[in-house]
Amino acid sequence: MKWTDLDDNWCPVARTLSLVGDRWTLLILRDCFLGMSRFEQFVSSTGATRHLISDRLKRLVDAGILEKQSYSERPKRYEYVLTEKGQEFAPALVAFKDWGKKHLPVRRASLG
Amino acid sequence: MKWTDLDDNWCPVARTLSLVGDRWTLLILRDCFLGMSRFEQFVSSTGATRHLISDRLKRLVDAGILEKQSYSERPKRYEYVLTEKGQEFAPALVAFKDWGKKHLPVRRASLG
DNA sequence: CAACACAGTTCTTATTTGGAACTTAAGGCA
DNA sequence: TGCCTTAAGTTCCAAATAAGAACTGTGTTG
Repeated sequence: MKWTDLDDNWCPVARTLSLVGDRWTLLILRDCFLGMSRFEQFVSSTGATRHLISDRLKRLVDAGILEKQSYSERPKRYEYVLTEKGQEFAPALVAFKDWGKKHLPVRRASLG
Repeated sequence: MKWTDLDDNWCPVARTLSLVGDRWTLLILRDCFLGMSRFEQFVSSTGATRHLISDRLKRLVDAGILEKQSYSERPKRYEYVLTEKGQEFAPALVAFKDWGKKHLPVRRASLG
């Protein structure tokens, strides 16, 4: 079974996962909440490939979670901003943040 | 970059995602919160392949989110139950559920 | 004109996943 | 005894997805 097949699952958690249930998508959303909005920012912040970022941004725009807004006419450039639907995803990321802070402390071995 | 490389990221959201940031892992956790605990249950409930379930359960046990408990000696059989660390993941799933309920209503076209 | 920035796209290779079949270890029963 | 069933995995190959690097288009800067 493919994960996109979950989009009409009876369970709202499954439906949500069919949309954002992948590492990079959620990382992009985190970046949006941190105030980022541009392609290059997502690339360097997440460490995902440009290909992936491109694909995930499209998905998020299609889903109405992000909105593509023009911020320059020449050359044509766009940025991605959270819609209200996207804003309302905040509690999930906060839950992830809290859980991570509590249960996955950073190993500082390499920071000497 | 591989997603498991996120495990020592500065961001707690990223660290959390390196562990559970994938569709099937979160679906398994949902099932655990719904009271499921056995391999075959996860297989039929999520629709993921046995291979995937096997892999994800191992990860979750390694991470201390699930605990493998013997429920039969002959034949040897195990079930997977949430640890306290796992229990504390509930708010994240609740956030997913709430968001899904509000923003991704089921299309009932096929239920007529 | 050459170099740079941004936002992608394209290409090839590597990794992950899907799907089905197989394994191991009993238990039921005819 | 032999055959079917259940449970929990493992193994195999083909298909899908991702990684990494290079390339494209469009315009600005020196």
